[in-house]
Amino acid sequence: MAEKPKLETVAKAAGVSTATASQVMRGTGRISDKTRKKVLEAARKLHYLPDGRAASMRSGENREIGFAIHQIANPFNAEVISGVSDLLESENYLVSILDSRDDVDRQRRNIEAFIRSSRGGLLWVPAQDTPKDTCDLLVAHKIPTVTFLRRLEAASFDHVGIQNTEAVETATEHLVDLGHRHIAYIGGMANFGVRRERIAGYKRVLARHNLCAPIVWDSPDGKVSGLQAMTELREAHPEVTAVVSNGDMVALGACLALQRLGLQPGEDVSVVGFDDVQDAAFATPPLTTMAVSPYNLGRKLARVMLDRIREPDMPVTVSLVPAQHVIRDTTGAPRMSAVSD
Amino acid sequence: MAEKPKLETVAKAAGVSTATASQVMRGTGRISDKTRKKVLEAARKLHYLPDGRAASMRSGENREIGFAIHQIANPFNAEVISGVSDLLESENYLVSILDSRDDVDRQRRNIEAFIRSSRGGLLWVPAQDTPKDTCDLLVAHKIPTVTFLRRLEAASFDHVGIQNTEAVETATEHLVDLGHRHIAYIGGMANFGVRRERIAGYKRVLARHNLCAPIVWDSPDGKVSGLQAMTELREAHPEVTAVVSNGDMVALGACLALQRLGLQPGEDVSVVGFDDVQDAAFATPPLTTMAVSPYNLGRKLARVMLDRIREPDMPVTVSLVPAQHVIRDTTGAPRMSAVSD
DNA sequence: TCATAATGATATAACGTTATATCATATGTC
DNA sequence: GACATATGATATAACGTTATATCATTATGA
Repeated sequence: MAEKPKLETVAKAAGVSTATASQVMRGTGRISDKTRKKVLEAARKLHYLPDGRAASMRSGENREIGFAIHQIANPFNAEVISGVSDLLESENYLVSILDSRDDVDRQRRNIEAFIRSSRGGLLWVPAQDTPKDTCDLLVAHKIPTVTFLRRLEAASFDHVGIQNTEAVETATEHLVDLGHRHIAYIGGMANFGVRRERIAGYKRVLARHNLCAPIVWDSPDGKVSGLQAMTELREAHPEVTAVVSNGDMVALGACLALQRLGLQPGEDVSVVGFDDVQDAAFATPPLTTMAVSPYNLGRKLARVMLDRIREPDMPVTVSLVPAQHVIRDTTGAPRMSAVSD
Repeated sequence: MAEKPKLETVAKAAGVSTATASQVMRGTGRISDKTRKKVLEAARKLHYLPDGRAASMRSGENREIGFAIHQIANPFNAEVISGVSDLLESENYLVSILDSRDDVDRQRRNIEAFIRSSRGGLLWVPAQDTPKDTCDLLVAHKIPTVTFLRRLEAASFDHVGIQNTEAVETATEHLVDLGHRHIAYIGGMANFGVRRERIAGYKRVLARHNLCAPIVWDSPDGKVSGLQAMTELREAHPEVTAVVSNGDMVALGACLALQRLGLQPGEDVSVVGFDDVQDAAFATPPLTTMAVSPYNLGRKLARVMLDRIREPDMPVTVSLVPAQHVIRDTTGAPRMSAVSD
């Protein structure tokens, strides 16, 4: 087995200088067809691939983008990643994913290692309670950074997100239109970013219609947590006839809980989700939800990163895309007995 | 905003040479406490992080591991990634994930870019129909490589996988014990690797008991596909009373299909899955399945990589871990009317 | 024909680290 | 006090590329 080939190996095999070989590999400079062929042939034979570390160090370019995310086992995020990769790969970037699992220490380690490796840019869903010094690190090292979904106040990075407040307003308003008067909000933990925005939309509608005091029920993400949360909520607030959920998985869990209690989602209690994950349409009954296209969101995110790389001094941009109301079977008018307030 | 700090910047600020600064940063050599403190203080103030490209190029070390995987939006794989990361991070490695989406071209691009960036090693679930030259590339560049789940015949890499044949034998044998005589296999596409091994186990049991000819029903992964596959299978082979599934998601979809047809999983038709994803235990009815602990599998995988890095000339290892039979409610004795063959 | 320009190839110096060898100075021994 | 040894710091040459400047040729124009 031969030694790992370097440019010099290729150059020698082709009988040219490394400078020439380099130019051929990158398609720059003035090179005759004859030598070009010789070099390419030698490179092919030797399985030569340039060493990105050396190239990047010398040229100052780096076509690798990192995507630091809080959760990868999540169909929504996976679709986002597909959108990001498709666009960036078409521009010859490599996307690699860093999984922080919403842990600020792991995130810190990941980001430090990321900076050390001097990649081209960072797409970032910040972990909950991300401290300011993690941001400072990125700023100090001038890493092109675009935050996604969760906006940070500590630093001014480009941002791509969802119109959360408006979306939940739409969802809640729809429940009010159907005649619901006791509407609760379930799912999510703590008053962090995305959830705060969504709850703001929920509260705004309640206030606008002079409805009951807001009922907000915490719960981690996931179907099982949703099941538990709904069961508890039902116990504590039997008067509630409609539930706005922080995410589809929790909403699906909530539907499951209702069914176990002998209630029919969409008839006895209405449930509306957020995201429109694949399961939402295939659940029984199919889930009403606020849909955003994660794939397109991913492409948008990638586009912003490319713009930032091309124009480092461009003013910071914030793009918030709207969600669409998808009405399926888990929302309906409340039963008569419950309408009276 | 200061320029991006390099070792020289730190050294100057601390009033020492770059050689000294370098030694302090890495904790090597003989350095007095006084200068050590000076240097560390300067580094802290400047937000200094060493440039991994330069360090790695000079030292020949690289503490970044890539994990090229075919599917990230998959709770099983996500758990594997957690196991891998936890172990490798405890040894100061950074894990980054490359998503091939089971596309050999994307995989090829990813791996080429990976090699160019000269990272430390590659954990790899090869895409279906991975061509030999992709393997050759890794071999030619001497990248420490460990394949996972899907074993390649084209090259001899270290491998960590599951005892697929044995596991499906156990599952099928259990159905036979319950009295089933017409057992089908559903899920998975094409006769590739993992699935071939599993089907081998299924067929072996049928042959051992002189049962009906094997019925193998293709279907992509996912709940929706499973629903469709089961519906079709039921149409084509109404005599089937038990189904061995290539994965839990397909199995869950199959249960859904049965329920839509007015049949009770575990009573009218038995279903057994594979993986034991989180949903399996919480489905109605809870799914019988073959469980492997993805987290531990991930740790095992990481362990093999560390061994390979430490001992590059170690003979190739293949580790196959057993799956555990988790009997829940989707398997049971067939109804009397169906027992007669 | 001579000057000028275009063409094709190359020598060389960076990029930011780390490994090695080297060099002062301080400490210890007899 | 002379010599050996330990301690602390440094100069320097790599690592594998690419950007820049340079240098022969060959082609072009008047």
